[in-house]
Amino acid sequence: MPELPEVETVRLGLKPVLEGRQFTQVKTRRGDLRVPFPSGFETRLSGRKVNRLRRRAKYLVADLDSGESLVIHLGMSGRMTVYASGAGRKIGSYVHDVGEADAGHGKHDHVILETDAPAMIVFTDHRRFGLMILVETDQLDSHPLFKGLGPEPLSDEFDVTFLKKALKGKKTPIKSALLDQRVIAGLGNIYVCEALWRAKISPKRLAKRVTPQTMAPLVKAIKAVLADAIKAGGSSLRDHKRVDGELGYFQKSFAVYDRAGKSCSRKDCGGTVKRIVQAGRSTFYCPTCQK
DNA sequence: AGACGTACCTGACCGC
DNA sequence: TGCGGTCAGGTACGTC
Repeated sequence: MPELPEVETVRLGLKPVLEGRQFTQVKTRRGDLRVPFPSGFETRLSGRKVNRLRRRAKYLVADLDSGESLVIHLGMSGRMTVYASGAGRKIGSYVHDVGEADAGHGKHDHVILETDAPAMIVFTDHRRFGLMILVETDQLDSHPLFKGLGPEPLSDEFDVTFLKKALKGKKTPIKSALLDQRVIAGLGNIYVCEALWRAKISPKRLAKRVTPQTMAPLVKAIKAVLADAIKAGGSSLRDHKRVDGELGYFQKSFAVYDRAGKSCSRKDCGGTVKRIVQAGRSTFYCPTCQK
């Protein structure tokens, strides 16, 4: 599922039940995800208050009042669902496909986080490529997961000057370069394809051969596609849902992703979207207008 | 150093 | 109905 816009959608959904709230109970239902849970995971979280919930790249980071941060990655199939819980259990309407009594008991519900919002947050991840770890907050930047990350694409730091420098001399195709989290953090397969289409750049073009004239359109396209997708609540293909169970709808706005054989979305182009494989991953693009 | 293939895991879908 | 093959939004690691 989750690239930057999906993770940001989850962050915005979790914020009201996490920020300024306390974990009342934490339960893991297996010993590991992609990596083992840290020792004492449940007790180190229980009773702790969340000062802030932020996002870095595709990671959610909850800063705790203990000096540690809970770091969450959703992998390919991770999902967070918020259920009303606590006295009365009356909050709002349940839009989920599971009854209240069954919430958190699905085969792939791996972590249950209860807060005094009151709310129950269920982490579901059938492929288990996600992770949850605890890191000292003041050591986050030097942690191996974070150390090499490139800039946030929506920040001012990510601009034409930066991108020119980052792509200089790179012999890898621009598609692969933009997927590299060390170059720019948060893009994934969908939004790289969509941004390259918006900027009319072929995914096969070598990074160092992206022309100076197309740098500005590319930076603009990346920022715009991410902003548009966040506004739409992300893209729901298989696993991604908002924390209230509703679907994101940016997939309805895909210009090329998963559209092989269909006509190019660009007015007057007349081309046909093609699927190729690069570095083992599907790339969708229009050979007619992307050069 | 950097680029590539492969592994991790489960489920959905397609053709036979 | 079943079986094998392929594919999936990500990242880490070994190898050249």
